[in-house]
Amino acid sequence: MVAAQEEIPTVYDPHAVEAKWYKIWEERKYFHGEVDKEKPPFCIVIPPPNITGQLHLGHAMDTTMQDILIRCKRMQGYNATWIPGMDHAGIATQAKVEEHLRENEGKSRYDLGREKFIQRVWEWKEEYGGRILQQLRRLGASCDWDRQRFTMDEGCSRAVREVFVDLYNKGLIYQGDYIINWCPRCSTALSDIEVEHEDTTGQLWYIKYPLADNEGEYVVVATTRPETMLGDTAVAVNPKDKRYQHLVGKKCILPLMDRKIPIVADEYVDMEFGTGVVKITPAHDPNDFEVAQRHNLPAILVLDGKAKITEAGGKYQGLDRYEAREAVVQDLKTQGLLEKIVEHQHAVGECTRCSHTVEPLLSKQWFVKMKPLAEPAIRAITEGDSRFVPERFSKNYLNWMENVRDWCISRQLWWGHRVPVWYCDCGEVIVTKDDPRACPSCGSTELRQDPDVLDTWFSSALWPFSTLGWPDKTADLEHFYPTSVLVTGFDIIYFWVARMMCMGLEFMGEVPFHDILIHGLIRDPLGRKMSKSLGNGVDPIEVIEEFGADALRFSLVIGTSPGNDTRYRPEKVEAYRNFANKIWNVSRFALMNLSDFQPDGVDLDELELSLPDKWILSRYQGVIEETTRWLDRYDLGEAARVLYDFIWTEFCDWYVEMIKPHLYGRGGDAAKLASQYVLWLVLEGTLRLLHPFMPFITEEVWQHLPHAGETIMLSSWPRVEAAYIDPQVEAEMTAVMDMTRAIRNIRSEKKVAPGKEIPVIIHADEERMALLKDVEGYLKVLARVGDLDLQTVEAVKPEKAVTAVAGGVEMYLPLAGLVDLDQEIARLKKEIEMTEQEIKRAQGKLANQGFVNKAPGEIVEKERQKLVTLKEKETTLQDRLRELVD
RNA sequence: GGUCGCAUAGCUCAGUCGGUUAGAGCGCUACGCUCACAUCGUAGAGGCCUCUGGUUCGAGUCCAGAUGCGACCA
Repeated sequence: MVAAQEEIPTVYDPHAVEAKWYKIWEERKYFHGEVDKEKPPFCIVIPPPNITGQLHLGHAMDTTMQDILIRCKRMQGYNATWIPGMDHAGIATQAKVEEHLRENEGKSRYDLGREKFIQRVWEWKEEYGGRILQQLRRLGASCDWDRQRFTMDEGCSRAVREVFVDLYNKGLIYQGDYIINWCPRCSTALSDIEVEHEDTTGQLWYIKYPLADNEGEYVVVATTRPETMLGDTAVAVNPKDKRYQHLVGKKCILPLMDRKIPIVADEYVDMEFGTGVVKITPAHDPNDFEVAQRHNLPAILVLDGKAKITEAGGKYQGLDRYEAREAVVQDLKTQGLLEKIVEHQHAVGECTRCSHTVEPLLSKQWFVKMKPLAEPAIRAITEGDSRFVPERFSKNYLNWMENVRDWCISRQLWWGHRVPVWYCDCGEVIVTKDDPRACPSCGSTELRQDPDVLDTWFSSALWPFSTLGWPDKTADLEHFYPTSVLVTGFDIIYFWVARMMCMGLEFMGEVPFHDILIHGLIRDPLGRKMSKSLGNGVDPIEVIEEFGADALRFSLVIGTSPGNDTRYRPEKVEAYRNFANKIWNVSRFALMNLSDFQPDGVDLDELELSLPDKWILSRYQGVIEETTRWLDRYDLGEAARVLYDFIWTEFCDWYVEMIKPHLYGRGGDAAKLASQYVLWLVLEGTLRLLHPFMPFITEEVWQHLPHAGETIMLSSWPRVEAAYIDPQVEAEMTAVMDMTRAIRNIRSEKKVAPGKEIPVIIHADEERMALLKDVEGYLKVLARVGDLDLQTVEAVKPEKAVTAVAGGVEMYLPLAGLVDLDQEIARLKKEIEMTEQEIKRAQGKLANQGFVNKAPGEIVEKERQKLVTLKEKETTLQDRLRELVD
C-alpha cells in the first residue's frame, strides 16, 4: 500500500487535477479493453455526435450517464468497453463546408465538382471534425479511444454496402416514383421523420371549377395550396356524398389551364372539409397521389426542385411557389372564379435541418420496405428481448413501428455513402458491394453510378455492429454483441433506436442492445428548448471551466427523474462544486489525521470500535447497497442523492465531528487507531462509490489516501459486509443525535452564545444510562456541554431549568439568568399539546380494527412503539409542568 | 383528433412494493470566521402534495374524471 501523504491545498482546484488525471488514464490505456472471455461483457456504443457538432449540455448529460454506467461496470469486474465515434451527418456537414467554401473562396460546390468537393469535406473533417471528441474528454468520458469509429470509415462503409446489397437482393430496397418530402433549400429528398409539422394559420381558398358540359355550372373546391392546381388531374368527392353523386363521372374544366379533368368518387374525401369537393394534384400531395393511383389519373409535376413552377405550369413557369400562389389567386379573382377565402389552421411541414417549408413532390427515390423489418423489431420489445427504461417509451416506439411507412433513403447530396448501384447504357442495373469494372450483361465499361447518397441514419442504423467489425466475424462482435445498454434522448427513438433495432435483428439475428435508457432534454432556466436561434444554449466547456467537470456531471444526474426533462441552472452546478469542495476538505482533514496511520496489518475486527465508528460502518453498508441498487435500476439520480446525503450529513456532519476527540488522542491510542482505520476505510470506499459520478476528484483524493492499485478507475466496487450492519447501533446513534439536536435547539432558542459551554442534567433509566456513559463525551463536544450531570429517573429535578425530552431521556438545562418560569411553562404546554396530538393520531390508528387486523405486523408494532414513546414523553412533560406550576 | 407525460416549500426539483412528523438545493430569518471546509457551521420560518370522486384499515404515491401546461403522432 502507498502511505498517506500530507498537504493538499485548502480549496479544490479542478483544472489541474482534471487535466492531469485524464492524460494519465488515457496514456496508460485504462479505458481500453481487449476481449476477455473470463469476464462478462459490458458494452456501450456512443450515440455518435455529428462531426460538425459542438458539445452542448444534451451531449454532456448523455455522455455522463454512459460514463457512470461504464465506470461502475468496469469496477464491478465486467469486460467493459465504450465505443466512441462520430457521424458524418450528411446534410449538416455538406452545408457547413459549402458555407465555408463560399465565405473563404466565394465558390460553390459546383465550382469544385463532386470529387474535389468531397475531398474538401474530408480535409475539413480532419481539421475541425474531431473537436467534439476532445470536448468529451474534458467531461471525463472513459471511452475506449482505440476503438474510435466514423460512419464513413472503411469498415462502416463496407457494412453499408453489404446491407444495401443484401436488402436489395431480398427485395427490401427498391427504387420507385412516389411522393416524398423535398426540401427546396437543401435540394434533397427527406424521410418522413425529418419533417416537423408546425401548426400555422393559413387560408383556405374556395375555387370554382366550371363543369365541362353544363354551361354556367360549377363545383367549388377548397384548397390550402391554390398554386398546385396547375397540376390538377381530377377533382374528387366522397361517394356517399348525396350533394355530388350526380356529378361523378362527369368532367370539369381546370381554370387557368383550360384542361378537362374528371370528377371522381373516392372514400378518402372528407365530406366535412370545405365544400366536400377537393382537387386532386397527384404529383404534389401524398393523399392525392394515392387517389390518382386508384383512379388511374396522370400526375403532372408543376413544381421543381427549387419549388419553382415548371414548364407544365404554363405561363406561370419560373415563378417561385409563393409568387405563383399570388398570381394564381389574382387571376382566379379576375376571372370571377374565386368564391371566398377563409382563415384556416393546418400543419405545415418544415425541414428539421433548415426550417424551410418542405414540398411534397413526386420523385424517383430509393426506399426501404419497412414492414418486414418492423415485425421482428416489434416483437423484440413486446417479448422483452430489449426493454425501454423508463418503460413508457416502448409505447412510443411500438406505435411508430406498427404504423411505419417505407423509408426514403436516397438523398441528393454529395457527402455520404453513395448508393452502390450502377447503370449501363444497355439498360442493365448493377447492384454490388464492389465497384463493378464492366457490365455483366453487355461488357461495357461505361457505367454510371447512381448519383445519390444514402440517408445518414442508414449508416447509423448499423452502428452497434458495424463498430464491432461487421461484416467480418470478429472476436469483438462475438463477445460484445448484443451491446448492454443504449443511452439516448427520446427525440431520436424513431430516427435511430427503431432503425438500429430493425437492422440489428435483420443482420445479426439478435437485438442490438438489451436495455434502452432514455433521458429527457435539457432546457434553459425558463423551460425553453435550448437552440441556436434563441441563443440560450450553454457551452459545457465554459461550465467546466467555472465549476469543474465533476460538478457539472453531478448536477446533470442528481435530482433528475428517468426520462424527464430538466432545466439547467448554474446555481445547481455551483451547489455541486461546493459538494466537491466539501469532499476535498473532509479528505484534507482525514489526511491530516492519518499521517501516522497505516492500514496494513490492522484487523478491523480486533479494533476497539466506538459507537460512531460502528455506526458509520453500518451506515456505509447501507449506502453500498442502495447506491448499487439504484445504479442497477439505471436511476442515477437517486444513486447520486444517496451518496450526497451520506457524505455531507452522516459522514461529515456527524461522524467526523464525533471522532475528532479520538483522533486528537483524547480517548487513548486504541480509540485513535480504531477511528483512523474506520475513517480511512469508509472514506476510501465511499470515494470508490462516488468515482463513476465524480471521476476526477475521487481519483485525486484516493491517490493521497492509503490504497491498493494504480488507479481508482480499476479498483473494485465496494461490497456489502453484512456483519457490520447493526440496527441497534443505528438506533443508539439516532438517540444521541436527537439529544444533541434538542440541546442545540434550546441553546439557540435561549440565545446562548455558540461558544459558551452550558451545564446539562440528564435523567435516564438504566438502559439509557449505559448508553449515556458511553456517549457523554460526544454530547459535550457536539452540543458544547460543560458539566454533564447524569441522574436516575427517580432523582429530584432541578428547580430552574429548561426541559427537553428526546432520545428517551429527560434533559434539564439550568441556564443561569435565562430561565423565565412563565416562559418555560408556556413552552412546556406547547410541547405537551404537540405530543398529545401525535398521541391521538397514533391511538386513532391503533383503535381502528381494520388497521390492527390488516396492516402488516411490523407496521402495527412500529405504531405501538411510537405510542409508548410518546406517552412516556407526555408523562414526563406533564410531571415537569406540575412541578413548575406548584 | 389520437397517444404519452407533468402539476409537491418563494424558485428548481426528488419522493420506484401505498404506512415519514412529506425531503433536497437555491432563496429567506437569527447567530457564528469553533484548529477540514464561510465553496462553511448551528438553529429556524416556509407545504389543504392542482381539483373532484373512487379503491384501501391507510393515498403525495393506485384507479377514474376535471382543469392547466408540455411533448409526440395524425
